[in-house]
Amino acid sequence: MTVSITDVARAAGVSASTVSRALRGRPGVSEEVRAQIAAVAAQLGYIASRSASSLASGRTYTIGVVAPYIGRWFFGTVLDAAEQVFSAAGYDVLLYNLGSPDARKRFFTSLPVRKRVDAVLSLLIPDPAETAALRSLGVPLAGTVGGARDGFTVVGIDDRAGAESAVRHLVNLGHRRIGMISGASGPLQWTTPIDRRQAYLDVLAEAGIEHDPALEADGGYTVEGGERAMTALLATSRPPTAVFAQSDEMAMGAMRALRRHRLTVPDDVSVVGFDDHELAEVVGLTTVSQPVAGQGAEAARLLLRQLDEPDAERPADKVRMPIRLVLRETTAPPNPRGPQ
Amino acid sequence: MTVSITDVARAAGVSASTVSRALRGRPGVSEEVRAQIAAVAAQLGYIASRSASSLASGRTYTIGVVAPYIGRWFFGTVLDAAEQVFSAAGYDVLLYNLGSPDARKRFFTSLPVRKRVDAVLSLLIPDPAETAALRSLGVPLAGTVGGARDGFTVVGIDDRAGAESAVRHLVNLGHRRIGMISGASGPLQWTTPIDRRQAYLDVLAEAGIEHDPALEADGGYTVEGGERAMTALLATSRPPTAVFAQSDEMAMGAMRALRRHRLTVPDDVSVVGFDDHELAEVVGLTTVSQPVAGQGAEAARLLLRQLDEPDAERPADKVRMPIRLVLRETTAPPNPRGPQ
DNA sequence: AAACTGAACGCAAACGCTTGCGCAACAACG
DNA sequence: CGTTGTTGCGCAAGCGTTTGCGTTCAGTTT
Repeated sequence: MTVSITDVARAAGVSASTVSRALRGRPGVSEEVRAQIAAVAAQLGYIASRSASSLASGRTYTIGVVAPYIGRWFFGTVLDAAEQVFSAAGYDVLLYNLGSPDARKRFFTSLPVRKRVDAVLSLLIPDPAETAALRSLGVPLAGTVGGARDGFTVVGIDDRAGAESAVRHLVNLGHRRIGMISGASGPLQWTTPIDRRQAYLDVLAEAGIEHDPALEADGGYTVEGGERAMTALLATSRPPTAVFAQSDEMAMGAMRALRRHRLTVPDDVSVVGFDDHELAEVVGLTTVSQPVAGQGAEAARLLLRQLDEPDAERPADKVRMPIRLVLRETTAPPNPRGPQ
Repeated sequence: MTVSITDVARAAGVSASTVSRALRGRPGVSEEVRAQIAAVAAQLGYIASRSASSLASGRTYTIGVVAPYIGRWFFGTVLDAAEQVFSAAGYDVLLYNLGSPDARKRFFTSLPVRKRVDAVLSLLIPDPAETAALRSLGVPLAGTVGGARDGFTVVGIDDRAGAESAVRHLVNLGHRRIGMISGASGPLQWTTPIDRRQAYLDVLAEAGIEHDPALEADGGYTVEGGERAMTALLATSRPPTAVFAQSDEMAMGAMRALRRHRLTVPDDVSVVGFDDHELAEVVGLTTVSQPVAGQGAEAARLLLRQLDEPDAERPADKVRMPIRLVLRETTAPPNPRGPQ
């Protein structure tokens, strides 16, 4: 049916071993024979069977990527960038979309990547048991987003610094009542919400502003959650004049809530987000920009490097990408008349 | 190192063949032996090698998914849904992100999925040569989005009907100067822009409105393109009082352009989009909603069905998902004073 | 009681490649 | 002109499964 390596060997008048070596650029084949084999292979349309070659060699030329919600902008963008790097290097990517808890459980118990991948890139934070499962694969591991894990090369950003710049911006504009829309950390050691919150507290303290727990609300990192959180903040006795949302999605939800309350941004309330979502510019959202695609690409590159030089020293187990506060139209000095 | 099928066989006191049959639920194994083997396998942590089993059986239990920009909301969402269906059915997915032309060329020339997948789902429209390449794989094929292709099971929506409902809505509101922001079809037989445009023309004609070519602008299906297109429309001698954007991204770009021109939506200009992007609700965009995730899931299901019953008659080569006009806040009757 | 069933299981041959090793052939050396 | 290297290539043994076929054995049939 399909042409196999022995077909090529026969047609080229050599042995299968020579074809194998020739096509993969291994030494032990003269240049002329190599060229001849390449020509024959091309003419026959020969493509090596991956299963056979990985069975024989142990190498799969495949990377496993596990990610939570790939439909969401952040993860989709990271995945997109990582995939480009992998495929440019000749690797295929096996995608595991672990958004739902049972998909996640299914993955970690049956571990379908075993013996199928040369490395895995994780876009989610595995818990200790999951980490152990991944490590048991015996392949290089890398991840994006915060949360240091043993055996992982992780690339992320300085969440503290980013959040500090956002909150400090609000302080510098003269705001004193600054709310925060955060996301619970949940059961996992996903440190981002914690770090961003700490930065918020630090900046308030450094500005001599007393922290008011009533100004914090949980937005669960979704648009709807952000809307609910903002609504809750507006219902307090003294609503904030500015809010720092830990993600752009939540910021957009907050803006929606404000609009529903007939409040204008930034005249009544300033809003600053985090991420620099592709649509942040569209809605004029001031936010702290992080290189999302950049993180995916960088993590992918680091993984490939580990594959190329397995015993090379790993200089940085944790690389931090730059962040930058992007000023747009949703922040302004507090309105002297106060909200509404 | 890792435990193989012979290890399990030895531990269970049976042959490897029996282990293989037992674990895969094949007949020819008594229930007690099967249970015993299952227990031993679980206890040893045995997981069959995919490469070996697919080499031997020809089955890979893997689906290839080729998609253009997986970072974009639409494709990310489709992919997300499809992946869930596949993985729930025990299939892995090999992802090929073919956004850039050379990634695309690379894919279709080296065809890395050959002998690696049991089926392929295409989220892009392959040109004739690419279609031939895919067909040469000899596996079931399915695709989303319009464009009928031989050998493909395709699921999509009725673009004409959707666009008609959007434009008709504007007409019913009383608009007579209705612009359209479209996207060029490009070299591929991507019929969506064509269909949506035809619907626009049809509705205008049916309403007795003369078509003005100056009211059409190309937005390339991106936010920036939509902004440029709207800017161009506003620069004409008689700007439209309403615009139909062929995608929500372009609609958002248009809204941004309008805001920059200090025009308000919908008082000065009405805007209606297409897709029901996850953020359409956030910006209050009136749009025609299509089941994006639904299309991905449905295409995946149809593919699995073909895999299960290879020679079943395929009742519908082309399935159409329902659409629905969602009224929000960006459309209103024309302002009697006219724009600006 | 002989012959015939299935059912349950083992044997061994694929599947298509990779790779350590061996063996020519030939060049370069003392 | 023997020796020692190189270089280029073929042999054959895997890699871990699946599966067609053969064997055994308990349980029907005549």
